[in-house]
Amino acid sequence: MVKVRFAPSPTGYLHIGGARTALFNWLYAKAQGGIFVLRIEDTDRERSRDIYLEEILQSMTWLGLQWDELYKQSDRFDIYREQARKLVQEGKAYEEGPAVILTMPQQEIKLFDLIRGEIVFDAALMKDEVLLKSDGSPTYSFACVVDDALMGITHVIRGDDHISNTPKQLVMYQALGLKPPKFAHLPLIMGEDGGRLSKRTGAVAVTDYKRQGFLPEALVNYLLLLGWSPGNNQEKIGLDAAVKKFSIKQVQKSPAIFSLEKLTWLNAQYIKQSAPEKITDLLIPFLEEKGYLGEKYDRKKLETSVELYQSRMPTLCDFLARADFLFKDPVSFEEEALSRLKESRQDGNIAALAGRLAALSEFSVETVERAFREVVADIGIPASDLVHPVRILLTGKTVGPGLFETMALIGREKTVQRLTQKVHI
RNA sequence: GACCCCAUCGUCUAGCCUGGUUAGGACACAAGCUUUUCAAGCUUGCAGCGCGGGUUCAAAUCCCGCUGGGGUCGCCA
Repeated sequence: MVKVRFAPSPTGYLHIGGARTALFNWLYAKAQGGIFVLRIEDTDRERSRDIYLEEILQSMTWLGLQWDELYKQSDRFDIYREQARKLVQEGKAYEEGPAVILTMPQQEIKLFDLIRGEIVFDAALMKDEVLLKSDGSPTYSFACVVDDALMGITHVIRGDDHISNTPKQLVMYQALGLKPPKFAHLPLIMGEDGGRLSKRTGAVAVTDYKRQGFLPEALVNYLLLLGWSPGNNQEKIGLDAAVKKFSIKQVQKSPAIFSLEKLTWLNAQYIKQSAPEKITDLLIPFLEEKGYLGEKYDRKKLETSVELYQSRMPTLCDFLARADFLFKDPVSFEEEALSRLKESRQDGNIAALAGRLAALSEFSVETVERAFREVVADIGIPASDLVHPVRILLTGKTVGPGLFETMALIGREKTVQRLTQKVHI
């Protein structure tokens, strides 16, 4: 039975690289019908924080990566000490004060990596490895090996940056007389500048992407595309479909640069192709935080608004800025909109339109459009001459969805009110 | 610096294992169509096998070297 683990340390938020490692582990487990272990590596008691632990669990859940088993290394210190003591007794490690240090053998270490093939190291070049620190806590490497072995981990899938750790850990398995798991080292994700992914090059925490209005499906899909391809020129793929196609051997060997642009495009695809009800649900917390939703609001109307903007909101947050006029009164005008309005000189015609709209017995997309067309026909000007200034008056913007849909959404009262408002240019 | 990994359009990638493709797709960019604007959508275009040697009738694909990029070198994880 395949058993894999994702082993974050709660010394910071779950970041994008960690999320991808978790994702590939999860995928492999699901694809093989195995078990996905989440192991919290909190041996550094100084830097570990409960809030980070909570945040990591939340991010994993948000991404849809449910774990089957959960462990904390801080609960297992006795086990590491026991194993270290055994190695000292057998003469494979030595004590230096309270610390325990493993003797490196003079030999060649061969690692067979599932992604890269055989890699050979010379243990003679490696320094003796600390197993237990002076304070009695285990080092990362040692705790990791003991846990992987004792928990029955069959495959260690982790970042490339651990490749040089592997020979030392292989020596530990050898010393402990335990069978090492199979290893697969994933290429790292790089920032847009080609260097290490860092806060400077953009958001790194999964939570940041959530806050910025990305859908978990889009983020997971994008992460999947970094280093793996479903084939058949397919790009949009859900977790379930990916499980069916996933193979660790197909994973790319070279590092990939994280592209916010492509992630945003994928996010737009997911938003556009989702049901309006779903996007509305996701939007509600954002709208509430912004104070855009009152005590009671018209859910149906909100869904209609969302539907109108689904192809116009690459991220959920874009809705907040682009459709703010639906929630704010009076509207706030963009600078560009104001100067265009000034140039249009349609005040008289707009007043005529307002009067016409006010007299409408029914205020719907159809009746509004008919009235509007009649007004411009009477005056004898092209529709667009009036469309643009009207949109600006109603929304404060030069761009937006179809004008008649927008008017119907705003409603008769506010539409007329905004058309007759005094705008100081 | 030592050790290790990697190398297809600007970016993500298919193709590489099992040599023979007009080197395919996507993002971005450009143009056009559509249109009341902006998006979306559709069409088209631009753009790539890092370099040098081999092996072979034939190399993106196999081998070697170089160059370039990345990673590791903590009683951090």
